[in-house]
Amino acid sequence: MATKRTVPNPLALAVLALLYERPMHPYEMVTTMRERGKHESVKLRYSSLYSVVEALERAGLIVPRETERAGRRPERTVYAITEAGRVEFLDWLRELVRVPEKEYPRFMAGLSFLAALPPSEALSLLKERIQLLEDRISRVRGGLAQGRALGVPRLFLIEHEYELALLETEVAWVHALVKEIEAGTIEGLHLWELFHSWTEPVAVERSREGGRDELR
Amino acid sequence: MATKRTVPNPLALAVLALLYERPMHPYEMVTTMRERGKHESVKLRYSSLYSVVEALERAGLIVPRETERAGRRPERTVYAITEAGRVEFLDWLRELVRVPEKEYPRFMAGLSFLAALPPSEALSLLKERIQLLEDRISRVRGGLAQGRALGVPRLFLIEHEYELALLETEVAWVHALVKEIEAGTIEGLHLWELFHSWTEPVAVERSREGGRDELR
DNA sequence: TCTCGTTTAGTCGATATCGACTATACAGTC
DNA sequence: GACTGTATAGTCGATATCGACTAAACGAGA
Repeated sequence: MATKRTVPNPLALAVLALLYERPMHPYEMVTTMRERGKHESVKLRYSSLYSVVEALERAGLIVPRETERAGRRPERTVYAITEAGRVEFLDWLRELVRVPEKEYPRFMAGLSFLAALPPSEALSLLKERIQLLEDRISRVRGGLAQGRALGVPRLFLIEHEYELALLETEVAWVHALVKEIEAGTIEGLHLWELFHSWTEPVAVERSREGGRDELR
Repeated sequence: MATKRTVPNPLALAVLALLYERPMHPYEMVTTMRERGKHESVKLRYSSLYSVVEALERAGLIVPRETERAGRRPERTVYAITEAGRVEFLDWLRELVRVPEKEYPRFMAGLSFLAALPPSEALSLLKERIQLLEDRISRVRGGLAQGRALGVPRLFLIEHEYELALLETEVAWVHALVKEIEAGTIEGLHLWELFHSWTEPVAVERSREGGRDELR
């Protein structure tokens, strides 16, 4: 099981990583993450960033260094990592690399209830998904190519290669599923069709009355 | 982009799915989900369930039907889905099946900062991950086999096949990464080693003093 | 020099989430 | 017939999260 982190949001890991390099103010963290494409691997919201930074400070993992003022811009607090912060960063990172965490992808939730859709509809939705997945794949590929063109070593783009591998697996898997549904080789298909051939119209009828009844 | 759902927790989808079949009280939803293995695809916490059920009721997607009392047990509220609930369920489900959502797997976050660990350590952590992934794979396989043995049609276990495909891709990908690091064919490796060969001992030294300084 | 869009830099409040805690009933067993 | 563990059925408070909103500074063009 994953250790409970003092600041659980993975954005905190990114903040620690950035401050490991050098002190920074929050806004600079955002721009740096964007420049390096790290906002693709760690969810970055402004509001979360500021609360994460506050929490890290409370926990003594980072400390405010100075408050600068560039021109007549509002002042910015520059933060630095502490020794405790370095320890937490490395410990967390090791765990993330070593231990596969149980996750709940949205598509898995969708698949869980796939049988609630009539087979023909499921089929066309899955086909549309393939198209959308391919679009995403080419965008990730594009990002990788651009990074390489800029001379970024592969080591620093490795997470996008991982993402690509997952997306490619998904597209192939969905493709295979589509083929199986079309070929009728998926076990339970007959029941699935039969079920929807009755309940579809009936359910719609009943649900209208039912809806009324239930809402009063 | 994903539509904002009135009750965003995917557990709400599961609740709607269950009530689509028949009215139930919350505790029964938990046991039913467990029996069917749906707690592997949708994160199920007691406390979340109750707040989700409340929110669904406020939104008019479900309604309390009756409060039963089995024996002298505390009373339980049985809920039923409304027409609005059926609409929301199907709409949400269609979207989940059709549109790939951007997600942030923990491992991707870890990989983003892999270079912060010395290569030799990264290597051994990745090797441990392979082992742990294989353990998880055999557990998922076991679950699938058990489901089939109980006569559950594949259609209702499809999400586990998806999970398996992702896990297998990950294990293969990590394996390939390990090989590349070992072979030294990963671009940036030389710099990576060089960097850690200085900064490792220095960083530890400096960070001790540094930590003091920063903490006062 | 006016103004308008963009970049810089955040704040705030409403919700969502989750772990820890509570409490009764029943089944088995000594 | 007392005792204990497990299944049943939740509650509550502390945090976390996120979208919507704010607001100054600056550059470019009219």
